[in-house]
Amino acid sequence: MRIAFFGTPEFSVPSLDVCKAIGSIVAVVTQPDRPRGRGKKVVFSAVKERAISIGAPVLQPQRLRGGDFAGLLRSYAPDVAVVAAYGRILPPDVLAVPPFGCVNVHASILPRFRGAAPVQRAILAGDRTTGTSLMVLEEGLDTGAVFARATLTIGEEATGASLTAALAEQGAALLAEALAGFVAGALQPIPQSVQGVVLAPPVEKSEGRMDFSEDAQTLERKVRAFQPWPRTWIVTAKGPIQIRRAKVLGTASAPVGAVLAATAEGIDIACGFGTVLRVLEVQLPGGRSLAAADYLRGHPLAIGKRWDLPQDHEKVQSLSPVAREE
RNA sequence: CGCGGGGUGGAGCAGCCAGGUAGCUCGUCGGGCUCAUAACCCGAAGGUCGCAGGUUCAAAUCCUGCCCCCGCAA
Repeated sequence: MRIAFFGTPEFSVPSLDVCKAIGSIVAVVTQPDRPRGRGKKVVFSAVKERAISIGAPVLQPQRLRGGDFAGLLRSYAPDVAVVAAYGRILPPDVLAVPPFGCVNVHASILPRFRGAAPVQRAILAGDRTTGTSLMVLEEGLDTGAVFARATLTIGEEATGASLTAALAEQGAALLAEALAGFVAGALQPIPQSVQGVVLAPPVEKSEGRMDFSEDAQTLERKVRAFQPWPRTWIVTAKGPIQIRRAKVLGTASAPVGAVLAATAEGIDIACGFGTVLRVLEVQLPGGRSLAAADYLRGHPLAIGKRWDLPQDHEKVQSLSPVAREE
């Protein structure tokens, strides 16, 4: 089986490995090298790194439309394409190249959470389970027929990072057991249900700004879902503070944002609807992550007072951690 | 050469801009008070101020180079 692989980040790598194991990789398509990270150095994508180490040809088209990428891909004569978090929508002429079609590894149980951020959206929604779906790509956004799926329990402590990693492994395992069957025609793709369709739009940075008027449970989910990006933070009079870990506590009646207690156990904050959030770990600009107890030593908090600044839409909304001057 | 923050006893911070005895909160150890305590009082130990040079009578502080950590941005 001649496989063309499309993928870019860490999530894609396990699937690439499986493709390598069960077939012959004729080409690996990944996003172009771009300056990234501190110092703005050009860094290869995780998939490119792995492709090089396994000796697979790497293609990094600037764009799939307009030029003749489909023609280039055809010259590699793939039987099937496997797409896992490539980062771009494949145009029809590219989808048409592999005789057996393009298979997508998607990190949710479709049709729930179609789109770019299925993992984060699943955590935010408070779902107890999620999973992986293998589907046949078509023009619509994650609308293709599904021929294999597996479910995964979302643990209480699951973060965007940990769940993404787990689903990457699961997706790869699913490929290992189902790809050959699909190509052989033994696994018939089943159209997605028209009910239960939920979209998972990309996460926006602004979603990470915490608003204590929301209920504690919603906030706690955000803290987990938005690791490692865009993270969750509040803005205080002294600057932004990232909230790295928190848990839902009982209830209390106090003004939103008020500090109810600040002990070695954590910092308890009154949230919306009478809920209480206990902040366990924070991170200051320039610093590493600190347990609440450590943070409090150098930054005493006044009990009863509001911790964060009231939301000031114009200015504060766009404020990111650290980007503050004053 | 993308932008910026940070590295000070075990922990978190202040001191640096306007060089001149190492500060604060907590922890640790000893003692005291108390029915008792994470409370309170008294005392003590513990620091090459990231590393290496330079300027100076004198450097945590000014200058140069390097190492490490962090956020933004992409």
